[in-house]
Amino acid sequence: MLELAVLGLLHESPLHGYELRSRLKATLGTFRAFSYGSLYPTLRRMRDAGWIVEDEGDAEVVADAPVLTGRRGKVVYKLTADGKERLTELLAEAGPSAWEDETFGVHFAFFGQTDPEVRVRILEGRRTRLEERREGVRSSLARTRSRLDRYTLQLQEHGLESVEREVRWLTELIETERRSSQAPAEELSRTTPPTERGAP
Amino acid sequence: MLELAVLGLLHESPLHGYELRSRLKATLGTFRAFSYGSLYPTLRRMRDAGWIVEDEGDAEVVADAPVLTGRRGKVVYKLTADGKERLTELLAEAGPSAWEDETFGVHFAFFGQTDPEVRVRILEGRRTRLEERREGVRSSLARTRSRLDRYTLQLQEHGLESVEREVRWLTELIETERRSSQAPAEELSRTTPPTERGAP
DNA sequence: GCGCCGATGTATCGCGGCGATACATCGGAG
DNA sequence: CTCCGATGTATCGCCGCGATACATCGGCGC
Repeated sequence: MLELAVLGLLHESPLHGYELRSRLKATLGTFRAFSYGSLYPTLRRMRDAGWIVEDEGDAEVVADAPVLTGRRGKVVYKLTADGKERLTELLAEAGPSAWEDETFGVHFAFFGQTDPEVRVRILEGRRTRLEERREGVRSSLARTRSRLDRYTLQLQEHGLESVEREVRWLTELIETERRSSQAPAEELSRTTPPTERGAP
Repeated sequence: MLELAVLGLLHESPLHGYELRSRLKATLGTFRAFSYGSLYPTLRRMRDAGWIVEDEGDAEVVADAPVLTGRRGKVVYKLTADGKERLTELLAEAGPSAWEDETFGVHFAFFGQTDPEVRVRILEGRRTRLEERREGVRSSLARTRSRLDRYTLQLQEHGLESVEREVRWLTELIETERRSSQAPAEELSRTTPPTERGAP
């Protein structure tokens, strides 16, 4: 989980803990935090496993984009060859471990480094997962609606709508992926393709 | 957290572990699971604290609504006087502990047993919390949008929309609460038919 | 010239919760 | 008559969170 996130980020550039954490927040956004309380232990585990190495001393070229501190980093983490391999391995996974609640967001965040076919399979797996949940909630709601307290009902319905929204989102993403893989790499990198929804 | 949920459920009627878990799922819906791995330890803690007692043997009158097994429950948990007090205490809390991510859903689920004023304060606190987060995401997005990978961006925007949706939902709820507290207890309980408990 | 503050930076601890797992019993379908 | 899925109780290891503790640096006001 965090492991994948760290590998993915370090693959872009070496970072030290603090920046790693900032990137985590910026990348995963609303979806997950990842406090130091899990970051540092994970880093240690990964170091022991040999996926990353700690580089002390100069961190002169740490940051590329904004002003940022730049110099004076203490411990800079970077990927090893084994780490890259491990990352590839994790990014290739297209099973439940990639589309469960906690994991999906992280996998999605690194779709840019993921094989297109795997992307689609993960998106579909996720959607199926959510459709199952949706049906569960729906039938539970149908069975118990009358017995439910006003607020409980409200909560249920809000949850149901959230899931429905998520499913719609995924469907759109899947369609986009499909279109991209059909068309050769032309106008793909547009953030939102202006192309019409396509005649069915 | 789980503690509040358990107290809230047991306040309605005594239950055993398995049913407690089902209700938890039905009540909290999509929002949270609460596996046995946390339920049983919590029950033990609560028993040790004196909020609940274990009742073994007959569970004849456990369930009221559906057919259900009814008889043969093994360990039935019920609230003590202290437990009721503790519940009241928890339901009266209107601070951050009531509107953070993990807690809000549970508090909301038991709004039916919560003081109207507290309800509004929690809803507002929650909304403020989410508005802060929304602004955070927005500015982060504004700063980094151009540098962001296609998928990361997608994730950010989806997250942002989720938060916005949540805020809208809360605003609606708050308005409803306000209207209800102005009007005397007349047509408040639209969702649940007024006092139909025994006349089908 | 100095002190304070917020951002940067590294790190640990306790604990709440999850998923997996292990059993055991019961009613009903085949 | 047997097997299966629902009911039922319970534990274990791991993950991640929030709080907390420090330490340094640059810039701000005074």
